[in-house]
Amino acid sequence: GRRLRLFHFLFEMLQDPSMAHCLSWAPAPPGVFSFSSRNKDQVAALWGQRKGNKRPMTYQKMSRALRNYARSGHIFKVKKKLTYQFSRDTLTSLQKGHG
DNA sequence: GGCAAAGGGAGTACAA
DNA sequence: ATTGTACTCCCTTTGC
Repeated sequence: GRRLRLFHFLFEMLQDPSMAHCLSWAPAPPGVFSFSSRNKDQVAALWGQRKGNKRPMTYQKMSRALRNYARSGHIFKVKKKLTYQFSRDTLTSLQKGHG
């Protein structure tokens, strides 16, 4: 069975226009996205629900996982507040997986 | 000084 | 049952 990964879930949310109040792509460069300061916990809560967690997920806990992605090379933090960037390879493979 | 955001060590859940 | 991965939890530090 294939397990859902956080970076995949975030990519899904970024493709959904109804989630734009929570997180959205930056105009440029490609792969850069940022969370809304007001609604960042909403996307985190959805992530926790999707995983079937018993306790609610928060942005604080979710962002720890995002920091781990710097080690694996999936996503990097950028200097801007609440802003991250998918690596080029990760972005490419995510775009393949979703038509 | 106070809050939101970022950083990181240690523990947990799950699948192989 | 063991083990490695991918988070999850909570405390500390930073920056505005």
